[in-house]
Formats: sequence, structure tokens, C-alpha cells
Amino acid sequence: MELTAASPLPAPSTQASHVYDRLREDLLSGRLAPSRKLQMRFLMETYQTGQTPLREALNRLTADGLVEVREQRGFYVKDVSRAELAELTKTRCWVEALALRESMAASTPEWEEQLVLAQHRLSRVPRSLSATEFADNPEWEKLHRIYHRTLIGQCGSQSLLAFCGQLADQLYRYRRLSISKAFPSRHVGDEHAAIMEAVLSGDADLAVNLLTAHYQQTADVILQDEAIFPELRRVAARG
Amino acid sequence: MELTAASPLPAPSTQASHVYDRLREDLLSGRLAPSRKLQMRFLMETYQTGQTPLREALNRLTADGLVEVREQRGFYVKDVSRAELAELTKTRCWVEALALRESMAASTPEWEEQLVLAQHRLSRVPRSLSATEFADNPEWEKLHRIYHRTLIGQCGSQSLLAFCGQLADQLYRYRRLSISKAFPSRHVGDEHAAIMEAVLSGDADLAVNLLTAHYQQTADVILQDEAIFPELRRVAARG
DNA sequence: CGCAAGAAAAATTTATATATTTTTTGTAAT
DNA sequence: ATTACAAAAAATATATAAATTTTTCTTGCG
Repeated sequence: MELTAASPLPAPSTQASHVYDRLREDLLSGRLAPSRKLQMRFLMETYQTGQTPLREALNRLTADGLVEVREQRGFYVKDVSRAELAELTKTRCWVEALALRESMAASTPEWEEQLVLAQHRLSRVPRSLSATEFADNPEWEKLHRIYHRTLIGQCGSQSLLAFCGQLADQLYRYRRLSISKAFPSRHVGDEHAAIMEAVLSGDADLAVNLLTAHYQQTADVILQDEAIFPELRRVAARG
Repeated sequence: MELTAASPLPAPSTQASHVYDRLREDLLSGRLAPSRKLQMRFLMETYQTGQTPLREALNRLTADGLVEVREQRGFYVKDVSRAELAELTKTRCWVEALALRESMAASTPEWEEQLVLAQHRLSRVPRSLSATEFADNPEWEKLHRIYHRTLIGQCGSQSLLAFCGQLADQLYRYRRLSISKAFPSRHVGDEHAAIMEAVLSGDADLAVNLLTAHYQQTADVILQDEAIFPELRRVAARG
């Protein structure tokens, strides 16, 4: 297994935060596989650090919903399931629909300009680094995140935005875990543009419908990915 | 200051969980005052424990929004403000309105029975232990929590329920912090009954309106409590 | 002879104690 | 009065120890 290499200098203040960032990246990318046990000794060697910063990082990640802790039995990478994917998606659709409506109700010229900019920048970066096969483009992911965050950023509630961020992270892991990334069948660029248009035209119902469809379609593709979920046969055979 | 005494036997498995429970109670009750610094030495002596379980507990409480952590500067009790109270209340109204509608849309006879039971039990316990002055009744608080949780419990999203629980905790602290607890001016029992009636009659709009009004009124009372928020004069004099 | 139950051993998580940085505070000098 | 330096206080990290869980091995019974 290839995990993040121990980079030498850019220590973000505390070791705990540094380990948190690296662990988070390894969890989201799938390098640390779902339901895998996170043994202290292994983590200490891999990330070259002590257990105090490690526990700190693992506890934060537990709060983020990426790690699971069982009392006196250690930490585990949060498992994935079709049921959880469906529930997370459903919740995200509900909550972001709410946040988007509130954002639009509190719209300002500045916010609309931010949205136009975010959409434009996203449209100028390729989804994949390779034209023939899918190769994750970190720059696109970053701009994609900013775009969706901007969409709901005017809602006026920090706690709601933080919750949306958590849901986004958890669902992002499903996307990275899934091999068939709906590439290049979908035109996600067009979808982002259409949502923006609806927002700018003031049509909240349309904007919400487009946004939720956007999320639902992504989930539907991943739900059909046999590679990330145990096939039904095997589950039946086990029981 | 009188904090929770070190009770001898009921240790919930790990020391960290035990400290978490006691710290949480002291934070919610206000025994640990807002913006107070949580020094390790003080906490270790007060709760008679080491720093590993303490850090664990403080990190969990940070995720709950009751504690704030500043890099290399330690932990602090989350500060309170009128702005945050207003925002938390607004968010809770939005999100619980959503959860209540979804609960009603997914209603079952079992759930309705649970709700009837929860409301009945709550109505049978006095709000205050004393008839003349306000004396917090833990049993009422417990049943109150269960009632509100039941109301939205059928929504079908664990993560949404967890988020609602967090908001409830944070707002509960404001209530405990406030001296004028709207007692006995309001008839919260009637409000709880009215919400249940609306739910049972299937009138979602009415139920949501009653619920959000319920939360908003509580917040309005606390917002006028000069004792918990720094008076405007003092803020102006400082700057 | 195979299987289940119990006890000892190993592995691992959790907690304490010690050491190292970092931040803050107090003092002196410009 | 302000800045620089030094001492202290406190947070963070490492290393060591204790307690718990899991595994393995042995013993007894069918």
C-alpha cells in the first residue's frame, strides 16, 4: 500500500493537524480501505509520529464521520454501504435544497458575482488529467468544492454550512472509491452551468430541482458499482 | 466553583467517556462558564484523571460545538453571543421543520404511538422542582429531549438527527445559562400538546409553524436576558 | 478421536509520567 | 512609552506502564 509520504517541512503548526490532514487525504482517496482497522503501531510507523497527535487526529476524523471508534477496541475506517450512500445523498439533497433557497432569498450582487466566478473557473479546468482514461484532477476537485460551497454560502448559517461540508466529504469518499466515475458519459459542466443560470434567474424551484438531480444521478451511478459494494451473491452466501 | 464530584463506580467502560460525560454536564449547566480557559492542570485535578482521556473528551466536545480549540493555545469553553443564539435558533427551525415534514411523510402507527407516549410522559412531570421559584428538573429535561427527538425521529436520516441533536445541545446550554427561563409565564406543556395534535391530524404546515414558533419564543426570551450577554454599553466602552 | 470450555499468553488499547516546544508574562533597556 | 530579552507557564509530543480484549493452547467430556 502506498500512503502519503512524510513530507519534511510544511508543518501546519501542530503535529496533530498535520497528521489529521494526511490521514484525511488517505481516507478520502481510499488508500485506507473501508472497515480497515487502524492500529496505533501501524499508524505511528506510517505517519512517523507519536500516539498523542494520532489520537487527536483520529478523534477529529471520527467527528467528521470518516473514522469509527469502538470503545476499547480501537479505531476503524468507516465502512461503506449502499444504504448509507443512499441516506447521505438523501440528506444532502434535503439540506442543500434548504440552504440554496435561503441563499437565494438572501441574494446579493456580490454573491452572484462570486457564483459566476466559481462556475467560470470550474469550467476552464478539465475534469480528468487524461483524455483517454479517467485521472483525478485535484485542481478540478478543489474548484468543484468551491463552486458547490458558494452556491449555498449565502444561507447565513455557519453550522448548516459545516454540516453540508461534512456530508460533502463523506460522499466525496464514495465517489473516489467508485471506479466507474460516470466519466465521460455525463456532462457535469453543463449541469453546473444550468444550476447557476437558474440561480441567477431567481427560479429557486428550478435551481433546487437541478441541484438535487445532480446529486442523485451521481449517487445512482455509484450505487451500481459492484466493485465498491459486496455483491449480493456473496452477502447471501455468507449468511 | 462546584463541579461534578468524582462518583465512585458507574464507569462507562473507558475513562475518556466518563470524563466526557462529566465535562459535558458541567459545560451544559454553565458550571464551566463561557469563554473560560480549560487548563489541563486544572482539569486533571478537578476530574482526577490523566491528560490522554482529557484530550479525548475535549476533542469530542469540540466536535459537539461546546468547546473551542485554538492551536497551541489550548481549549476554551465556547463563548456565547446574541448573534450565535439567533443563528443556532434559525438553523434549528429550518432543519427541524424539514425533519418534521419528512417524519410526517413517513409516518407509521408505531411512530404516532411513540409520540403520544412521549408527550403524555412529559406532561406528567413538573417543569420545575419547586412551585415558587424555578428549580431545574432533570427528569423533565430528559423527557423533553425524548419528546422533541421523537417528533423528528421518523425522518429516516441518522446524520440529520445527529445534527439536530448537536443544535439542541448547544441551545440547551443557552437555556441553562439564562436566568429568566420564561418560567412560569409560558405554557410549554400546551405547546407540546398542540404540536402533537397537529402531527396526528396530518397538518404539516401547522405542526411546523407551531414547532418553529416554540423555538423562536424560547430564543426571544433568552435574547432579552441581560445577565448572560455583555450589555451593549460595556461592549461600546471597550472599543 | 473430535469438539467445547476454560485458562494462560499475546497483542492492543488506554492511561500515566516525563520531556520538549511554544506561548505568554514580566523586566529591563533604549 | 515602546521594544527586546529572559523567565515562567502551558500546551504538545514521546516514552513507559497498566488494563482490557483477543487469540491460542490445553484440558475435559461426549
